[in-house]
Amino acid sequence: MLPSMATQKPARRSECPISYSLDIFGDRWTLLVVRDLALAGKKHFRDFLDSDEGIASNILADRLKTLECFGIVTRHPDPEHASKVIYSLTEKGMDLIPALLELVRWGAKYDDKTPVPRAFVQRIEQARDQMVAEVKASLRAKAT
Amino acid sequence: MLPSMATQKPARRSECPISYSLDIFGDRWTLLVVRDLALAGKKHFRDFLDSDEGIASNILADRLKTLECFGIVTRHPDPEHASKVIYSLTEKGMDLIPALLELVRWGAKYDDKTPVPRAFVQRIEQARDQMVAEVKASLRAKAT
DNA sequence: CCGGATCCGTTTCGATACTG
DNA sequence: CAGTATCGAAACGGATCCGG
Repeated sequence: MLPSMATQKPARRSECPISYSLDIFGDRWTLLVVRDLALAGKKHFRDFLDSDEGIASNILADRLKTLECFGIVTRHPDPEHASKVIYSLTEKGMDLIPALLELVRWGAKYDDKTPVPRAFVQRIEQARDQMVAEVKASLRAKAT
Repeated sequence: MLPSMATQKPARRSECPISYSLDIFGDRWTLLVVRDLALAGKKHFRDFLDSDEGIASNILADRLKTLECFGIVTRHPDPEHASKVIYSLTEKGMDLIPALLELVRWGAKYDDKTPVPRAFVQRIEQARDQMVAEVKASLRAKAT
């Protein structure tokens, strides 16, 4: 019996090579994880577990793995806490920020259950490019 | 036996009132349907069935129903073909166009399997607001 | 404690066949 | 042509356990 891939746990939807770019976000959690990574300052496994909408740990681990596999997220050991891991967005991941902001804006406009500060929405509408740059800059600053 | 809700077919994820706005797009197809409605000129049930990535008819029916339920899509009989139905975006649906364009741009940048004309991407980057207005206008023109 | 894997019942998906 | 019925397959997700 070949030792090759027999025991590997298939990541999700038959490994990384998904053809369609929007397919990556074709599930309930992936987009939320990216959003919280980009806009909510979350970086530890536990951050996502605790809040969000109550994602299960196995699902979270799977999504993070998939995102890493696609080059949207990177994993690093936390230099301050030996047993922690820091998740952060790659450049590819940060390039999703414009789309995320537009979705947040849309959600804030039509979904009253999503509490988004009015000032935040106004900035998206009036100075989006600048805002994108700022969010990116702050993410990069944190990364170093 | 109470005739109340015993025989009702639950639409999807326990009826319309989904709390989280991004939840609506938390599946493989919804976002693609909206995209094709907005940018690919599709309007008949068959249009989505035929191309796209091969969505099953029951899934398509379900997603369209959900989108209608959320006020993103409307259904109208086709005045020219008695047995056809025209699906179109509401204002709420059209308000997703900025987000869609950003996602398309992202996909075009990082996913070489999604063939998007370079000129299209450049317009998104250089004249996005104007482009949004044009797409909306053309959708409204078709609707009347 | 922390990230994450395993188990396993439940829900949802989706290919096919079918109906008005 | 728009949509539904069926039913096996896949994904989800809660509880629990594990190595560091």
